[in-house]
Amino acid sequence: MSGTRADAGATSDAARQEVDPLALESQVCFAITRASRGIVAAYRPVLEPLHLTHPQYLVMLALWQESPLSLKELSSRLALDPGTLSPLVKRLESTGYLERTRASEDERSLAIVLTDTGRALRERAQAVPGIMRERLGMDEDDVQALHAGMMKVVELAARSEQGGPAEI
Amino acid sequence: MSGTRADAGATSDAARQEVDPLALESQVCFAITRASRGIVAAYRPVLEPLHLTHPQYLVMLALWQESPLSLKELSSRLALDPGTLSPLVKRLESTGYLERTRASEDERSLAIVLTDTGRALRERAQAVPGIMRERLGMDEDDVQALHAGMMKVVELAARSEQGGPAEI
DNA sequence: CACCAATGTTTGGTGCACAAATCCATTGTG
DNA sequence: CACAATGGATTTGTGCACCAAACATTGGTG
Repeated sequence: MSGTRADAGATSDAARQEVDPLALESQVCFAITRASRGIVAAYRPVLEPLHLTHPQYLVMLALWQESPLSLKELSSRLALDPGTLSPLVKRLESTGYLERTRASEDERSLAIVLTDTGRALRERAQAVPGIMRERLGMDEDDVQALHAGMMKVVELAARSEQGGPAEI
Repeated sequence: MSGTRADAGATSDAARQEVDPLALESQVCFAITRASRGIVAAYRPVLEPLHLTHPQYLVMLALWQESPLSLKELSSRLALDPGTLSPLVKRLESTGYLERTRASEDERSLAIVLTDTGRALRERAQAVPGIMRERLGMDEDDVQALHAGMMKVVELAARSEQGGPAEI
């Protein structure tokens, strides 16, 4: 790492004149989607013994923090479409980690609650973050820095939501 | 039981003792998938006038760099499964940006070539990187730094591919 | 009380993404 | 030449992910 931007001064004119702005390798969007797919792929063998996919793991994390959750609340915490979560939660129900009941005070909304099995799974899941840090070869500080950077990107992307269809 | 690994060395002891390692908000994997989805979402309104989805845009970038490409080559450059690309490329053919012919010297492999329309699209696409930088409010250095960080994550994730199913 | 708007969930449609199985042209090897 | 083995592409199956439309329950309001 260690920024080599020593002689950053004035864009080092000649240096970057040949760069194609449409070059695939230089696209941040490509790098970030690859990184995301790579991380999810790295989780796969670790989550597999728990019978969880990565998005399912995130749902379980949310439920371990607070258990009766509505679909809407879950959707907002995970920043995922309700239409995405609905079948996903059903799959988690069919593997036995949660139950989908209706909230007594408002029959419109779901009350998604952990089963005993789902609650018990948390013990085994405790090991996941450590295993992943080790597998990826990151220390606590790397994790912190990466997390901060990603949250900044999330922020930027969210802020840019306003812009309607661009005219090109 | 002995889990809590005490106040290990330089972990700023008291400061982070209450942190739940399974807290959703602290998961890097969550941050990175959110960031990725956010970025792709930010591209959507910009690519829509070009009738391209984000993965399709990446395919076009690859083809603008080198035009007759086989599916295998494309798959390796984009780090995407051939099974993912096959239908995607067909969709790009049906929108008229490319043609899928067979390589004359080896009838097994595809020769994916740009059509005139596909080649012409590059002109309009020139504007995309600038528009996106502006929409996201990033300057050239931000982009460089983010790109470098993501490539490092790609690297780490790729390196960790070895590890078989973890036993938890 | 009946109707209407708001809220939460579900459904349908399109498009990734990966893994495994299949198909087919090519390239050995006997 | 015949016949395996290989290698590239496609298909199939499962599971996200988003959008828009349909649906149902609530909660007003005339």
